[in-house]
Amino acid sequence: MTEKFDLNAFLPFVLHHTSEKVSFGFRDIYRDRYRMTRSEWRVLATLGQYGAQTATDIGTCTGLHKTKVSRAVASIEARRWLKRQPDEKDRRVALITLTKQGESAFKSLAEAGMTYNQKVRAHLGEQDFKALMTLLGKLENM
Amino acid sequence: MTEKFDLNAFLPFVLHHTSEKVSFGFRDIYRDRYRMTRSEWRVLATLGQYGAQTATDIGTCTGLHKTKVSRAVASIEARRWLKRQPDEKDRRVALITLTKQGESAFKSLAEAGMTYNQKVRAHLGEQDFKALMTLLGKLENM
DNA sequence: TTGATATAGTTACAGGCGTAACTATAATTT
DNA sequence: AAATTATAGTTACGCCTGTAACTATATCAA
Repeated sequence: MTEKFDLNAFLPFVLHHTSEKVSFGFRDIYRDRYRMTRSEWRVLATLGQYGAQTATDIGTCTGLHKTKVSRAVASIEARRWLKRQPDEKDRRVALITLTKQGESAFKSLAEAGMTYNQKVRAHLGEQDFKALMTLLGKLENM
Repeated sequence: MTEKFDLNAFLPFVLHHTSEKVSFGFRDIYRDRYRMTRSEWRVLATLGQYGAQTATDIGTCTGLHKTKVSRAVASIEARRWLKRQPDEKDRRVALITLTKQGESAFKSLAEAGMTYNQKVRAHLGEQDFKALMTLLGKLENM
């Protein structure tokens, strides 16, 4: 028997669709508030959350390709939200740290992010939210 | 009490991350096989699934912005996978139909798509797959 | 030690994308 | 009927992105 193809039962489509919808709700915030791109927001977020990191570390935490990280870091550096400390031992590497301004932007967006996340959480209900996270995790290590 | 921001509990991030992973698994197929973009694949898919449609209809089914639809349609037309029949009644509109070649490409990709979807489904298990679809649906109408 | 290989990060180029402006046609209002 | 407004679809422009090539430094092997 040959099943018929159905876009609305096709996970890559449905998942991407929902993901965009959820992402855009928050993107509006960091875009309107600071004119940031998604990569920039992610870099800011990891630096804020984990503290000083190398570019490679940031890539690992965010899942961003190193060119995206490179450009995002350069762009955030241009607003003076971060500084690079060259590593004495390995001069290919630099440790990246948020400045006061960077910290403050992070705090502002992290606050908004938690509020947004909470909104979604409330919409789904605690149980379903947890279930969703678990299912996504299961997909992650496929 | 002030909760700390955690990227890995932040749904927009997690969802997008998983979505990319799942999408890319299939993208490799239509990209390597036909050098298609995601928009093009979506347009092909709706045309294959629903038959003749206007550009606006395609946008509705796929969630693609009209400029994306326009460009994707033009690009697919260039490979002679679709034809446009101008509407006699309303000359702003054209009905878009797949050619034989378009149909055959659709069949090939739909086949691969169903196989891929099945693989994901098997990984999650039938129950979890259904649960995930339901949860995504719930997010959709937020 | 020197030559080969690996790694950190940047840059160049081409292509896709979003926004807004545009063309053409249709529908509505006056 | 003429003027206004709405709709279908395309195009222009600048920005973001992916790929690959590149620079600089470090590591490994002979």
